[in-house]
Amino acid sequence: MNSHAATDSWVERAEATLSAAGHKHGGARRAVVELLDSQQCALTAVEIEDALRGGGERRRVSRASVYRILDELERLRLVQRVETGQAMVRYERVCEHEEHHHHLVCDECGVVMPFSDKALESAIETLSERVPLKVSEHEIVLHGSCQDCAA
Amino acid sequence: MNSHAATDSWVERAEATLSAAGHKHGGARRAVVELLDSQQCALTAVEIEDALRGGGERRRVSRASVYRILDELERLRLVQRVETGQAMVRYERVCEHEEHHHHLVCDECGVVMPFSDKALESAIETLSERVPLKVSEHEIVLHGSCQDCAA
DNA sequence: TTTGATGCAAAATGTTTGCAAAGCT
DNA sequence: AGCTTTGCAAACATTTTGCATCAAA
Repeated sequence: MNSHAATDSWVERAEATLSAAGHKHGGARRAVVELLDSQQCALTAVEIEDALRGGGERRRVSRASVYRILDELERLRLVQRVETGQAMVRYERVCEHEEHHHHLVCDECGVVMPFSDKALESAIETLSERVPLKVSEHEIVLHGSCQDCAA
Repeated sequence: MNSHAATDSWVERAEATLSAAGHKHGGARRAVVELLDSQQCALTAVEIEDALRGGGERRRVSRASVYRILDELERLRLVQRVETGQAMVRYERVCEHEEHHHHLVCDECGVVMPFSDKALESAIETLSERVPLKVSEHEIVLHGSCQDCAA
């Protein structure tokens, strides 16, 4: 159901990290974690709520809980915020073994796509050292028109 | 009062662009434009409102007008939004002749600083061509701790 | 049984809009 | 005069919080 090897899946790391932080294993949080793990890119709180209401093996989770859970996951660095310049903040899982990626946003239809680029990452690494900030994270968003909208 | 030569100041370009777009020269908009021109980095709507309320040769501008003015300036590409991951969106003037810059955000005290980097810009230019988006803008934000907070 | 997790409703926050009065040209 | 601009207050949308209940350990 997801593309990760069982031995280092993000879900497992998330559950372990949550336990270590003194959390119980609640159903709502498990549902959110599993949903995030199945996604290729960032979701908003409302998208998460809607996806979970959808049914299947998923359970409904209240909006407030979605926000609380995302907040805690972010504090534990299991998810990261993605600011796309749209109304709502997006969240996606942080995978240690995967290639770090950034986002393309179509300002016309709102679609968000991931991309990654080695040269960009090294430029960031290099400049991070000469800047008056102890850099812990970086976020890059390219805006424009997607192929459908530009056509 | 600002660092630009009179002949190509951002204020003048802004006024001209606004006129060309069929706008009258209202006092509130002029005050916002002049304030933005005097800034080195991005401000929030509330910061703009507060700065203008401050007094001096400045006039008070209502919050709604600040948002409306910023919205129009953004549409005309005279200002750009800066998403810092803080609660409020920030806005700053777009200068054609100045070096394009990006932002450093201290997640502890919230201070926002500009930086620029040639290697980074060329990496962005290069990758913009191989990505499934007709890229019109890009935004880069580095998060971390500023020198005061890290100390 | 004790403590954290959750849902609901209300509140807080940032932004937008409707409308009437005022300002440009 | 005829249009845009502005301020005010109300509406809106997203996110957060208070509190009672429920569930995990």
